[in-house]
Parts: sequence; C-alpha cells; structure tokens
Amino acid sequence: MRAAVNPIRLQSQSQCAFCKSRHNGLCQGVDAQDSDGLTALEAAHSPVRIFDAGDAIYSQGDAAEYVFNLISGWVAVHRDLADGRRQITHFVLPGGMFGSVPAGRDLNHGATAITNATICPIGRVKFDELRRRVPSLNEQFIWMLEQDRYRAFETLTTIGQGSAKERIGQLLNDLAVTAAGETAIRTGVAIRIPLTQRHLAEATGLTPIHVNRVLRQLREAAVVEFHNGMLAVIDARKLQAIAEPSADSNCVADRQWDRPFAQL
Amino acid sequence: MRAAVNPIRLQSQSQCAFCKSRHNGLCQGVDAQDSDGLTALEAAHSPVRIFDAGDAIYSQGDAAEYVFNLISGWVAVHRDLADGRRQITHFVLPGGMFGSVPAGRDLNHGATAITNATICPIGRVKFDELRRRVPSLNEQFIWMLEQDRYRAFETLTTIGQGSAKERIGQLLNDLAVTAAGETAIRTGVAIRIPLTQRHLAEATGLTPIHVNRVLRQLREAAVVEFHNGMLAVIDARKLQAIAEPSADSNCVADRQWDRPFAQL
DNA sequence: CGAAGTCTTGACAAGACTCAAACTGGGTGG
DNA sequence: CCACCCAGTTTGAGTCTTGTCAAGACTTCG
Repeated sequence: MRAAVNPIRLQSQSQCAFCKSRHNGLCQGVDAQDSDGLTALEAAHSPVRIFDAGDAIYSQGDAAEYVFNLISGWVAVHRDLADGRRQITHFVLPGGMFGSVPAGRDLNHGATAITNATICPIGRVKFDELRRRVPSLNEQFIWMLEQDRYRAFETLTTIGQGSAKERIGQLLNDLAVTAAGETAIRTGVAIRIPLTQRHLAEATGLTPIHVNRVLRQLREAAVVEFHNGMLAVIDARKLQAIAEPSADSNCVADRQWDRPFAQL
Repeated sequence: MRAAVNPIRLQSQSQCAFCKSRHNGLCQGVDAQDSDGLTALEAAHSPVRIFDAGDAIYSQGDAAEYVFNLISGWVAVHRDLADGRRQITHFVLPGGMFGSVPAGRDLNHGATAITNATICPIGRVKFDELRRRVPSLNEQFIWMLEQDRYRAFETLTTIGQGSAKERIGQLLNDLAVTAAGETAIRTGVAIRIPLTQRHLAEATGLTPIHVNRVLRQLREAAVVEFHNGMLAVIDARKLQAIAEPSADSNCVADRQWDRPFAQL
C-alpha cells in the first residue's frame, strides 16, 4: 500500500496562498469575519505540494488520509480496472476539491496531475475537526459534495445514453465553460484544454481512435476544432445543441413506468 | 413547473416511524442521547407521504424544496432527455436519502416510486437548520453524500468501460447485496428485485432487448436467473467475477499518462 | 374477452472497436 | 545540425457488439 501522498516537492512557504486570498475553493468557505476560523484553517492544512504533470497524487486503494484542494493546474480523477481499462470520472480545475470518501473506506479511485499542479492537502481528521468548528467551511464542503453529485448525474446520463458525438460534445462544452469560467461558450473563442485525445477517450468511455474520428466530424461540421490542447469554438450554437439534448426542465415529465411490482 | 411533492396520500400519524426507532436512514444520525436533537428532528419533518408504484415523487426541473428519506419501498432516481431517453442514475432502498442538490439549483433529475413507497420529506430549509444544530445529523448527511459519490464513481466506471454483460452483472450484484443487506452474495439464494428488464436497461444504458439477450446468456451460463422480479443466484462466484473486474486495490497503479501539456 | 405492457426471439443495420500502418511534432543524443 | 525515438494523431479495412425493426407469446387487469 503506497502512501496516500507523493510529496514531490514542497513549496518554500508552508501556507496555501488560496487560503489567504480566499479566491477560490474550500477555503473560500471560511467567513472573512471569522478570524478565529481563518487562523485555525491556516494551522490545519499541510504544506502546499507541487506535482509534475503525470504524477500520481494518490492511487486507487490508498487510505483516505487527506482532502485535497487544487490551487493550480488540472487533475484527473479516475478509476482503474485490473485489466487496464480506465475511466476518468471527472476533471478537477483550480478551486476544486477531491479525495474525500465516506468515513472508514479506502479510496476507490486515483487522482493524477494532468498538468503541473499545486495542491493544498488537509489531513482528513484535522479537516473534519475544523469543519465542525467552522460552520461556513462545513457548508462549503457540503455544497461541493452536492455539486459533485449533481455533475455525476449529468455525466452518467451522457455516458449511458449519449452517442459518441454527444459524449464528446458534452465533455468539451463542459470543460470549456468551466475553464473559461463563464456560463455559456461564445463562438470564435479559443480555450486551453490541456488534454490528449486519450484523456477524452478515457473520460467518455470511447477508444482514442474513435474519439479522433468524432473530432474530425466535429471539425468538418464546423462545430469545434481541438488541436494540441486548444479548443477552438467555431459555432457555439451547434456545440450547445450537441451537448444538451436534455431540456433540463420537466418537458418529459409525463413518461411513466408501469407498476408490475407494486408490493415489495 | 409542478410542485416538488405529489402528496398522494398522507399517513394518519404525522410522525416518521423511522425517526422514532432510528433503525435506518438520515434520522439514524441523531444521537440517542441528544433528546433535544430528537425532538427538533421530530418537529422538523413533514407528515410521512405514501406513493403508489409508478408515481413521480418529484420531476426534473422542480425546485428543490425537500430532502427525502425513504422508509419503505424502492425508488428510482433518473435523468430524462428531451427525446425520451432516460438514465436511471441509481436506485434508492429503504434508509436511503435523495432529493438534495447544491443550494440554489433546481433538481436536475426526477425520482419515481418503483414499488409502493413510504417517504419522509423534510423541508430543505428546515433540514439545513436542523443539521447545523445537531452535529451528528450533519455528519450522517455528509456520510451519505460521500457514499453517493463513492457509488457514482463505480457506476460511472461500469457504464463507461463495461460490456453489456458486465454492466448487468454489476448492477444485479449490487442490488442483490444491498437488498439482502449483506456484504457478499451467496450461491443458491433468491432475492427480490422489483424491477423490469426496462428498468435494468435504463440503469445500464442498454436497450431492453439487449438486456433480455444478456439475461438469457447469464441464465444459460448458469450465473443467475432473473424472472418476474426475483433474482436467483445460481453461482455467486461467477457473478462476482463478472461484476468486479476491478481489483479495487492499486494493482494497476503503474499506468501513467505522458505529459504533453505540463504547463497550463 | 380484449387491452396493455412485458418478455422473447429473429433478421438486419449501424455504431463503435480492433488491428495495422503511416504521419506529425517535440525531445534527445551523437 | 541531423538522426532517431517516442507519443500522439490520423486514416483505412474489417469485425463485433449493440441497436433497430418486427412480430409473436405471456401475464395482468379491467
């Protein structure tokens, strides 16, 4: 069993810049007025760690000793099967949190730095104590967990029901929106998405080869172009149409099942 | 926009039996010693609601006004697309909680009673207040959210990477384990799983026809038989093998990506 | 009894995967 | 400066899993 954290390099200063400026992430959950809470937060987290692109932050099966707050860079959270198949469940962008699992369980997934990444780990036990002491942090944590679940439902729907084109369109659209920090994507913009086609494949449950073919289709249909980690949005409307076959309202609420098994 | 709760029938007593006996679910999170907390919990939740099999508990797009605690019966949580496709993200069994989303968002999924179901709703606002007052309840809530995420990762991996046989095997195995309340399933037992092949299809992202084919394969291979809402486990070992191609340890931790995009 | 829905099966089509090979571009080392 | 290597990307041909269409048998319910 490998240690849960690979401390590749420690940053010279031991404080998490984000907790001080509170621009993003978990630490944002602490009220600015709560100087006591802020001090406690500072005291709680471990020195910031820097990972190189490709480094494992933790591996599937490790004990869950830390909660991680991503300060800069991109991280992939993924689950591996014994025969080599890998599913990327989601990508974490700066401000995101990862690494928490239900108390008493080991990690059922791994996390890998996609780019160089700066990460602020907080010991799980310390974090739980802190969370109980600082209500605003507790709320932020819950919000993030709910957010993850919310997203997971959407991803699950796309992977389960979508065609290859829909899966890739959805993923690219989501990533672009998140990376750009906007609510919708505009025609003509180019956005850095530091992934290979293989990453896209492992996140969508397709083969890299098929991802390539679909990307070509999208290019030939003048929807998006994805080359060398850059996504160029040729036609935002088309992308939107591909990415969101769900009207997200209760437009189809009338669908019902029958009830052969009323009594359990 | 439909109301978030279809109050089909109200049970005569307005108290949730589960909160009193605390055998299961969210209410289990309240310390038995914390009589203040117990009283507050009792006061907080709405009258128990009874749904008939097939009833919508809430619909996609509704406002998230309640958190639901399932007392008896089975519930499907699902996400619908405009063209009629539907993905069941997971099934909720007695003791499970559902209906919470990040603050400020509408529900991105619906919930439907599969069997007749008894459900204890608690207003979201009330619940949040209560949670802040009763730390043990707060912890139970967080544990449940983390549990959901934990499961979602596994489901996502199965749907994304698994063959039809693996998806169905995994689902049946999970349901059997959960329904039987055991950690592993034994050869020879029969377990009630009140689902149609269509439910299985919508949960695995396959067509009902193909589900049928795979079920026949599993029957002919003497793994399981699934008829009329009953799952007969013919060979637990075979089922296990199909359901868990992941060794869940870091057996494959060496797989690495290259790093074409170190700098973000 | 008919109606509706589920389950089952067959024949066929299509989307996605496999295998194989060539091209690209960025590093590395001579 | 060039040759080489490596990983990523691109493309083609063929295969196979899964989806689509169609139709019949069975169950439940009114």
